[in-house]
Amino acid sequence: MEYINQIIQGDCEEVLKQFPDDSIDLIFTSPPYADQRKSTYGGIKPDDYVDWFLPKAEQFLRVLKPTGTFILNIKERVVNGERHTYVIELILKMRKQGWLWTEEFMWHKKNSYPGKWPNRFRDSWERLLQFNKHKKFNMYQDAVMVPVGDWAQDRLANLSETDKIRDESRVGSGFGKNISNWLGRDMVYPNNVIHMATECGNRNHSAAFPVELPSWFIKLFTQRGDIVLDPFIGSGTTAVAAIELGRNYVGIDISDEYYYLSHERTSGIQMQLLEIKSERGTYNPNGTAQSG
Amino acid sequence: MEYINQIIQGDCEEVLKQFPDDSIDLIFTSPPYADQRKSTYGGIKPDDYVDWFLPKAEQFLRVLKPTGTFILNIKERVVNGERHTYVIELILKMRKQGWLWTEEFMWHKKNSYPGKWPNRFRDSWERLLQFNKHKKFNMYQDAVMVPVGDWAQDRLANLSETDKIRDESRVGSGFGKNISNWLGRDMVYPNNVIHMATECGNRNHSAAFPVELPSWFIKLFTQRGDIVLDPFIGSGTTAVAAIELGRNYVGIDISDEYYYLSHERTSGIQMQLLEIKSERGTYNPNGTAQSG
DNA sequence: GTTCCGCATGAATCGATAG
DNA sequence: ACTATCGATTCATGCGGAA
Repeated sequence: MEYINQIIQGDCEEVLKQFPDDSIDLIFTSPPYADQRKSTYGGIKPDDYVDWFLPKAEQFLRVLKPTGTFILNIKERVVNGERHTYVIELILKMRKQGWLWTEEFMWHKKNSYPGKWPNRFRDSWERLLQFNKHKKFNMYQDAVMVPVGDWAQDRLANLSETDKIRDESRVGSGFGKNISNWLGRDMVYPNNVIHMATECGNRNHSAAFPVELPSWFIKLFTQRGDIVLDPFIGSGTTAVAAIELGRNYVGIDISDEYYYLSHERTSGIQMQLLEIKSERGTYNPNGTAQSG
Repeated sequence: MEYINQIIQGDCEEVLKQFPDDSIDLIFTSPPYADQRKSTYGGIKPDDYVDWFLPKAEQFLRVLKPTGTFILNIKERVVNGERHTYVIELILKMRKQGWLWTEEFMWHKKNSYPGKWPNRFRDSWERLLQFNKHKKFNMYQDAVMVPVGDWAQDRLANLSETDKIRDESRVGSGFGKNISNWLGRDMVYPNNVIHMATECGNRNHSAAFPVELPSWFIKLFTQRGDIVLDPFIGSGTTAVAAIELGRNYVGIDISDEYYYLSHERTSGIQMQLLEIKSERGTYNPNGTAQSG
């Protein structure tokens, strides 16, 4: 399994054909959205989107473990004043491929793109479609419990990237800084609505989604040592989340620009973790209640 | 037009056949959800749901004005561990009927029904599908503006406790009380995510939506004097919202129990408004910037 | 060392203009 | 007529510099 913890450059459909069946625990990805403009990266026309995606989904289905989960972050574009139907058509076609459409999580993007139009408001949510191979799949609900009330989510949002990594390694709860504040509070299970802001301030890399988004699903659907695949890795955010949580990752991207960027980011993160390790003796990133 | 401001008992498909073309400004409804158990009110089996709904949708399309809007509150059930596909199939079929699928709003239900399952979290959101007859339709965006985020939050922090309690709509949708009276300026347009709690305290009827939900769409898509139709009026919430905002309503329900309940509610509301009118001289329920 | 304010920056969409 | 490009519109966020 020499592809483990690598960023691979290429078309995920072709690259994955080299992978064995039933070998991935979680696929988390945010493929390029349909776009009218041909020239841009990933510019697939809305009408062609389903046919473009389906053969890739077939490979995802093959390499996923029977207990694994596929989370697809996607949103339909407006075409001629209407929401295009490629996403819901994709759901129907993927079910015919053999996927189970288990759930649809909602990502509420508080800082959505601004703008004003005579006939619509700003689009502030995206779909996180959950697909599975079988009705029984691995789910570690305790790993994503939250305190009663939502005061803590605001806290977390204000931390820097390095702070989060350090504290992740220190307390091993997956919740980040100031874990003492969380102790003694009543914890409850979350629901299927996820509130997170998009990442907009980062100079070096512009990620479409915040690292907390893959983190949440990685904690929910995998344990330490499991393998997380992102076939459209982009700037590497999914891999960063996996590394921080002590999971193995596989990232694929067709763009060499994104390949180098994600490669650089994952290397950087791994360096930071090594430094923490040498500082503190043992490094024990965790995210679940299980002991490694 | 003797059906104006009436609750009508009957199957909306049949009742609406008596209505003229192009006569309704807004259709807002939350039809009975698909249900496995036939015995319950509105228990349509998920597999039969699309065929059950489509002929009704055809009547909706006929009676709606060309500038009008149809808002459909719906959510798919879980069947055999999967989200059923009747909602997305309905969207595709309604487009073939001639509807435009303009937008999908998200209703985030803050206090969703409690419960715990091994393979899913609580369902805390519902779809509000917007359909139109034409690309150009009436939309009064100014009627639903909300206080700007940072500005309002800083001010809110300095308010007294009682003032804070009065503010029900801080999170972003502008539903609660007269926020505009004391925040005044710095209003922004909302987005397509609606935060609202479900109605919990109602004893007579089952889990319904809060009156703020139809209110928001009535303000957004109609002016005073326009006609709002709810073909599955249930306990009458849509009619109550229309009356409060000075719009005309038409309510239809097949259940005589709901017929009497909604009839009673609308009569009560109208009595209250008459009393207010006589007390204050003129009654001017607001919601839009337009003068009636 | 905090807090505060200013500023650039987005998974966007519409309508007009140009080929 | 049909498609490609461009400007205008708009607001939550996180960063950096200043008080």
